[in-house]
Amino acid sequence: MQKLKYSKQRAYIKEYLMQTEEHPTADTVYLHMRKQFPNISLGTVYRNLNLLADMGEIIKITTENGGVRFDKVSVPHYHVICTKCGKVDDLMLTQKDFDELDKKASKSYSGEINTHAVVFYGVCEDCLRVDKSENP
Amino acid sequence: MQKLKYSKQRAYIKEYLMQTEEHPTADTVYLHMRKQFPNISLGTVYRNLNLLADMGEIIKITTENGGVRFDKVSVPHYHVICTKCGKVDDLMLTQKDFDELDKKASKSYSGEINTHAVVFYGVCEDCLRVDKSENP
DNA sequence: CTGCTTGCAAACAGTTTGCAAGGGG
DNA sequence: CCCCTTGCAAACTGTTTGCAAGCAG
Repeated sequence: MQKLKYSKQRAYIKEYLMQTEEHPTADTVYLHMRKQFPNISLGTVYRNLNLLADMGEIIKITTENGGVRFDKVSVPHYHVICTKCGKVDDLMLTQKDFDELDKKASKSYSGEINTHAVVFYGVCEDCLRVDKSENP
Repeated sequence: MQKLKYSKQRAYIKEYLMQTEEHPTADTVYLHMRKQFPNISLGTVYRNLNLLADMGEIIKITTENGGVRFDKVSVPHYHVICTKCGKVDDLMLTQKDFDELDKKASKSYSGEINTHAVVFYGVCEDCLRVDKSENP
């Protein structure tokens, strides 16, 4: 592992991710960065997002429809992807539920289970509301 | 929804997926198809995999490292991705475990939960064996 | 100074799409 | 016959990479 040198860009990317409640795509991060660093390049954004993810300082979320999204590290939690609008919401379950799933899985698997990711699919509150007003 | 016309290619793609225990990528399917249809094009493979997935006759699995893989439809089950070799294994849990997770999630989410996908990360039996022989 | 980091542009991988020719209903 | 499906190649999207210049240590 190489040692990392400080960079304004990387610091700001991390700061943005830590502070936002969204789960932005690389492109969203890029757009946001340009407000502060008008000349920043997409390549730099990708490089830093990957560096931060490798260091475990942020999380990569791979969604079904292809896109990758990024999230701050925090309490273990799951994600709900809205099948209407694609938004990613957080969903908290207890640590117990979390561990239990790995334990159950280990019992029926011949290899070793280290962790897991759960993605729920559903319809977010906002889209539910729209649905209702369109088909009353 | 348009009506589908029979095609040898699509039938064979489905047959292959139904019968294999692997979770092939689009490219793997393509390579396999060429044995039977030497002139088949990648485009056709993609078109048919997507058609089959849209009709719900096969399943798309999105893995972390970017690739999409395909699986036959069968009893609800989960997947284990080996972090060493990238292989995707099946993992059976009970229907009860399956439903329970959605129910738990619904309780702490404001929208609607329809289904979920769980991906476990671990090390498959084969890689465990290699690990052991390299670091005894 | 040294070499990690940047902006830029070109390269890439995986997937989709427009088109004319082919074939099922 | 009609129009869905195919093979082919080009287009696209999201991501990575090579390079020379810039800047932190």
